[in-house]
Amino acid sequence: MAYWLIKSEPDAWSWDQQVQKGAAGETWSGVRNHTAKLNLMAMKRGERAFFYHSNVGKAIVGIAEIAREAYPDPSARPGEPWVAVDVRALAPVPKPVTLDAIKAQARLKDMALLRQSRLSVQPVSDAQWNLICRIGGVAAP
DNA sequence: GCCAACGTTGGC
DNA sequence: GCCAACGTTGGC
Repeated sequence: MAYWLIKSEPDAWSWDQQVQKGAAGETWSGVRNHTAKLNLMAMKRGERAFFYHSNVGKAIVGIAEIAREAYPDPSARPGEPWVAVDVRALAPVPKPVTLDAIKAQARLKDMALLRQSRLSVQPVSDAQWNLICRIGGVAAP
């Protein structure tokens, strides 16, 4: 089981809005970067992703689940290669893990969030996932 | 194929 | 609002 991190500017699409969508989930579309696209394509149904608020808040605020694997992005123009997945909110992170808190952890210094700050869909290792869950007060599954 | 110009993302 | 990182575009 792989873990992921997906970014959204809360002004555009927030965790609260995601929660409103409930179990039905919502299309995660609009990704226009090839590295991010490859990550979307590697996602499997049932895998988990941190929901990160970029720009405003700058924190991991929730845990989402991949509800549907990659399919052609409905917001792409015909012939473009972009893909979307469906994502649904699973649980909030009781104590949101801020970017500062992540930077403060030596064990998290290799996270893509820090190394490739512009990548909007990125993998998270098991160790990184577990540590962030612990910092965020997420109960063990 | 190289590289300068430009646009976008996202932290500060 | 600025700027660094980085991807894309277009002239050559």
